[in-house]
Amino acid sequence: MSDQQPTVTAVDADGDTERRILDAARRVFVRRGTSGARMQEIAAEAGVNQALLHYYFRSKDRLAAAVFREAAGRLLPAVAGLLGSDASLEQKVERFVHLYIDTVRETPFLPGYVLSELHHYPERLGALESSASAQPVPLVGALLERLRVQLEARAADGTMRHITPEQFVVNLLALAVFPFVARPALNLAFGMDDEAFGRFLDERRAELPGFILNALRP
Amino acid sequence: MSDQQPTVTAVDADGDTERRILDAARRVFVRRGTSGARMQEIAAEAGVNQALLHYYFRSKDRLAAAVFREAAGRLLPAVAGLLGSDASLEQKVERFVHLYIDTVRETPFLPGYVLSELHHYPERLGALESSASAQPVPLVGALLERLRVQLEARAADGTMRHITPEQFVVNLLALAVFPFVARPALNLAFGMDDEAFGRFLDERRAELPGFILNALRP
DNA sequence: GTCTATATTGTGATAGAC
DNA sequence: GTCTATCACAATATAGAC
Repeated sequence: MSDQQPTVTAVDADGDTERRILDAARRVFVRRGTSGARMQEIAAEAGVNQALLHYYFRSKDRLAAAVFREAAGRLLPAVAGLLGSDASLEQKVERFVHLYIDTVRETPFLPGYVLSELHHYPERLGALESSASAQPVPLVGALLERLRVQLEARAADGTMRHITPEQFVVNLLALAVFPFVARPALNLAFGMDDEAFGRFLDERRAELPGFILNALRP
Repeated sequence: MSDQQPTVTAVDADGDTERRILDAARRVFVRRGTSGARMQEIAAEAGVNQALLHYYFRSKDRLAAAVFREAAGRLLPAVAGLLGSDASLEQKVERFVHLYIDTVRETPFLPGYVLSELHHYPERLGALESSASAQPVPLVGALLERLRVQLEARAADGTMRHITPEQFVVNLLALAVFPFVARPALNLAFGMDDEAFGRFLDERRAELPGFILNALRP
């Protein structure tokens, strides 16, 4: 709720204190988890004091909601737009993998944060419906129907194995998202440092579309 | 650290207060996240008072470590044992999918908890090495080598497309685990209630092995 | 808008009786 | 082993000066 839009009256060091707080909050929430995050740490990371956080966002919970809204808004609309487009399934698969890996690479822990947040505070999803950038929930129904038509046409003419749009979407998301969500576990289990993980992602970006399309062959 | 093994001196209502505390703690930690969990809520859920939690586990952090050790110990060894066996790749894929979905179904939020915990407290992974049930980390190297041999043989004789064991394992895990990790998001996005999610899993259990093996065809 | 106190509650942990 | 009572401090939130 940016019903808190502060009326400018005085300084505001570089003109966007609110932005700096939001960015700092996102980093801290992602690092510590929402309930593990401390207002003091966020304030320090934003270079301001704790009182200012309340001035702009009223409470920790509202700050968390604002951060979540922005983070989810970064991830979901692009994906929904792509899958709902009228590109061919082959194009969708390849573009999806590339878009997702390229986007998330810059903020690797965002998907884990969003999923974790949805687990612990599912009511936050409500905030997304009124988001300006996109209305994921209402759109999902239409998206699935478009995909269903595409998938069934390809199953009917024998050029693809039958699969429901729900399973298709989950497979796509799973293969693209999971490495990021499980990154700490993979780093440790496979003994990868950050550079090795980067190479792993390069390889994955190149191989995954072929893997998925191969899986869909009849 | 069960160096706290209490010497029996008095009651212990039904002989396993420690067990009840651990179970309650797991439920609460999974529900609220580790730092969101409150000792008071765990005590109430275990039907004891807060002081007893400290009597058995000394501190919240040690309790959290104990819960994590047990939870991770439930998930990892079975998987590692299966993938490291000398079954054929076809058998591994099918058994893995069935084992994983059947096991996790009973405690659907455990994987998300374990992954989240590894993200926020990666040092906890150290606790697993000394676990009696299995030594996942040291074993992973050997496991990957066995898989590599199998996969390369199948690539060499042209019966499977080439893939590294790391990508193979991540694909398997991703497709099996992700629906559970993302369950709240999927429930909301797809408008599924618990029953619909159950049917989704049934379908997935049946279709996924074929999907994966198809993807591996040359 | 931004700061320095400070109020107020929450929360992990301990003391000590039984 | 289990409880009640309480300590000590951490953490969110507010008041009020500038």
